[in-house]
Amino acid sequence: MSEGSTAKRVRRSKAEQRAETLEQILDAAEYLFSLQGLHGVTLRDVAQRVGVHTTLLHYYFQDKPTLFEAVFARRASVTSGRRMEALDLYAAEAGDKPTVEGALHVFLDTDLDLYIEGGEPWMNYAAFCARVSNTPEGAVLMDVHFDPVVLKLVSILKRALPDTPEEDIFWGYHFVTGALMNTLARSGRIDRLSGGLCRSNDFEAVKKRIAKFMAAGFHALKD
Amino acid sequence: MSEGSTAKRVRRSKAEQRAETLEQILDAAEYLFSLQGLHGVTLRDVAQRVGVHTTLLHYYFQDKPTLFEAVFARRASVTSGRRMEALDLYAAEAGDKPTVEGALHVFLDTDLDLYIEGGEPWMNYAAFCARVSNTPEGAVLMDVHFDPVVLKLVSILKRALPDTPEEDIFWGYHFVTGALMNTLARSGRIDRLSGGLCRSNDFEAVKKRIAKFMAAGFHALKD
DNA sequence: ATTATCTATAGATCTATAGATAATGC
DNA sequence: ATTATCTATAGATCTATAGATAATGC
Repeated sequence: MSEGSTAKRVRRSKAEQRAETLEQILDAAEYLFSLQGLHGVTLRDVAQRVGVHTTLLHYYFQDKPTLFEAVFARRASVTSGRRMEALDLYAAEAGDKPTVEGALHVFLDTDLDLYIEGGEPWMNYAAFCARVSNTPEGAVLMDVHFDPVVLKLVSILKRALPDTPEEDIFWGYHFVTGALMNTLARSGRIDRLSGGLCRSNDFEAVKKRIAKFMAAGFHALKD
Repeated sequence: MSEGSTAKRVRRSKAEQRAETLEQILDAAEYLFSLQGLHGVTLRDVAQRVGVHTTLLHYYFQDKPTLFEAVFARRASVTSGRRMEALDLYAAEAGDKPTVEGALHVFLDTDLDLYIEGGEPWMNYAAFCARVSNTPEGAVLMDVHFDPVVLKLVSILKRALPDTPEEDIFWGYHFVTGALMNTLARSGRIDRLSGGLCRSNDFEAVKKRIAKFMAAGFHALKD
């Protein structure tokens, strides 16, 4: 016996096994939390989806909130890191002539590309994040993981809009992130509202429009 | 005994008593649901906040989801109706020359004014709605209660932007509602991000900027 | 008489812990 | 020997129903 034909009991090292199980748990939790939120999902739901016993979740995670935060943190560092790099690169390239649209393209497209290219797990994470962002406790998680990138974006926007009051720039960002989160949520509402003309999961369509749309908004605030 | 001095046991008719208790239950549920969502709130939490026994909630409402929908519906008709009227009036006044900014001002300001003038209960409802809008099941409630107003707005925007593809107008609305919902959510994030420069509950500040900002966005989509 | 409110309780979960078992690791 | 996984279970809730009590209504 051992590996091969049955394809079921491939012998894995403990480290591998641990890593695989952890990822499966996080994927399942991510999916379920994205639909029902922290309180709408039981550890049993998650365990069943993975096909393990509930108590195993306690072996890997202290409790439910800890699991929730782990789901948030896993991909937050990826998107935050990528966007930070991309913004740094853009700031260097643009020198003292950055544009609002340029900065927004980098900030938004880099994020949207992750979901577009990342398949189902990343799409689940998108909805998970949107849900988190909308609540008082969730917003604190956003602070912890995303403040640096957002403040980086804001600093570039300030240079692109030297005559715009700082307050306006923050409100502009508030609008941008609202539009982005509404996209990530994929509630299905725009599909039905538009009679099928637009689709919630068509992030390409959003990517094509959002930076230009929002950049014009920032410029309009000056007037 | 009876009315007066103690101010506690004012004699009320059954109809009054029913109406008062119902409103108290809805207010308490609205507040709690706005913070924790359907699954994060127990009927006991609601009952305790009202100061009645849990089972009384079952006397007035069939079950928890029914209570949740009642909370949603109570004020939805108010804001939907008001905005519908205001949009009809605007459409009549503007004749065949409506503007994007004009229509958005009516649609958004009429809503924001309700929260600004309605005090705490309306502010709780705002957060409640934002939370609902962000989820697949919640979005269906939005459809039921808000499709008519939104489609009215869209029809005016179409006349204001005859050369813009319908698809773009729907995506534009998607961005607008995202920004609005992010406002209604009052997550506190913009407060901390801006170092106190902006405040989540400053709906006046949003009202001052959002229509102009979004109108410019719509116009930019044509280019 | 009717309706608002409370008492008592069944039945179902849910979280989290203690301790057993079955794998992998040297 | 160590670590991954499961069994058994305590203790706490939570929803929802049945039936009692205390008000208001004529």
